[in-house]
Amino acid sequence: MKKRSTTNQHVRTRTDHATELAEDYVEAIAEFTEKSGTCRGVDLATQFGVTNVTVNRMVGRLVRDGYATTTPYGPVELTEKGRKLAAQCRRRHEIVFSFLLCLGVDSATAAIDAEGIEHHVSTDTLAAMKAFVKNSGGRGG
Amino acid sequence: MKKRSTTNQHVRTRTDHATELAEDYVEAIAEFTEKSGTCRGVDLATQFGVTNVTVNRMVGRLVRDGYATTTPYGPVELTEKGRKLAAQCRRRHEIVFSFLLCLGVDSATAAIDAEGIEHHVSTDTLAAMKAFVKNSGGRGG
DNA sequence: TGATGAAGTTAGCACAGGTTAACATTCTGT
DNA sequence: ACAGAATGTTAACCTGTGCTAACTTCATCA
Repeated sequence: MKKRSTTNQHVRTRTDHATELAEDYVEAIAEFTEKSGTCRGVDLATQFGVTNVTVNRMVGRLVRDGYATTTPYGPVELTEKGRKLAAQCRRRHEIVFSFLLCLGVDSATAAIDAEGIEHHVSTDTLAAMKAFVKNSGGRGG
Repeated sequence: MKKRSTTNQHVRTRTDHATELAEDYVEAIAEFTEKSGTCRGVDLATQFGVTNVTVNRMVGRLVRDGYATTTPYGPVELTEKGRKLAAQCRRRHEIVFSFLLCLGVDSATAAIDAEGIEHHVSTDTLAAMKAFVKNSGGRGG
C-alpha cells in the first residue's frame, strides 16, 4: 500500500470541521420549517443543546455564507443554496444510516454513528454504501 | 424507529472533535518513534501541515492530558496511556480502511475517508466492519 | 571556538464555537 | 394598555486551533 500524503488530508479534515456544523444547522432549519412552518432560534438552541447566543452567532454565519436569511427578532429561512444543502445532507444521512443498519449495527448505535460519519463520506463511498444497501434488499432504508 | 434525543449526540460530536486531533497526533508520534527512534516537533509539523508553533501547543496539550512527555528542545515521547491510544487508533484505522476497500472504494478515496470516519466509529460499528472484512475474504487488510 | 542554520519557544493576533450577564424586543393574557 | 414571560441581541470572556514575528537554544562544521 502506497503511503498517502497525509498533509493535505489533515488540511481537508480541518476545513471539513468548519462546514459540519453549518450542515447540521441547515438540516435542522429545514426540518423545523417543514414541521412547524417556521424555524426560530430557540428551536435550534433546543435541538443542539446550546444557548440562544450560540445559535445567534451560527445563524449569522449561515447568513454570511449565503445559506440562510433572517430579520431581527424574526425566524430563520433557508436560501435556495441552503435548501439544496439540506436536501443533500438528508439524502446522505439516510444512506449512511441505512447502510449501518444493513451492516448489522443496531438502530440506536447506527443513529449516533451516522451523525458523526456522514460529514466525512465522499461521493464515491456514499455510492458504494448505496449500492450495498440496494444489494442487501433495501433493509433499513 | 424510536426518535433519538438529538441533543446529546450533538454534544458528543462536539467533544469528539476535541479528541480527534489528539488521536491523530498520538498516532503520528507512535509512527515516527517507530520509524526513526524519536519524534521531533518538526516531524509533526510536516506531517500535519502546520507550523511548529501549533505543534508546540498541541504537544503541550497532550502532555497536559497525560498522553505524552517531553523536555524543552527535546523529542516527544508517548506515555503508556499514549501508546495504548495510538495502538487502538491504528487498529481502528486499519479496520476502517480495509472495510472501505472491501466495499469497493478505491484506495486513494478510502484513505481519505478513513481519516475522517475513523474517529466517529463506535465499537459496535467497528466490529461490524471487521466482520464484513473477514467475510469478504480479508481483501484490503 | 564561534558562526550559522535548524529547531524550539514565546508573544500576540484571528477565527470558530462555547459560555454568562445584561439589555431589548415581541408576544400573551388579564 | 400594560406586566411579565419568552425570545432575541449585544458585550465580554474562555478554550481550541490556526497563524506570523521575534527570540532562544542546539548542533554542526570550518
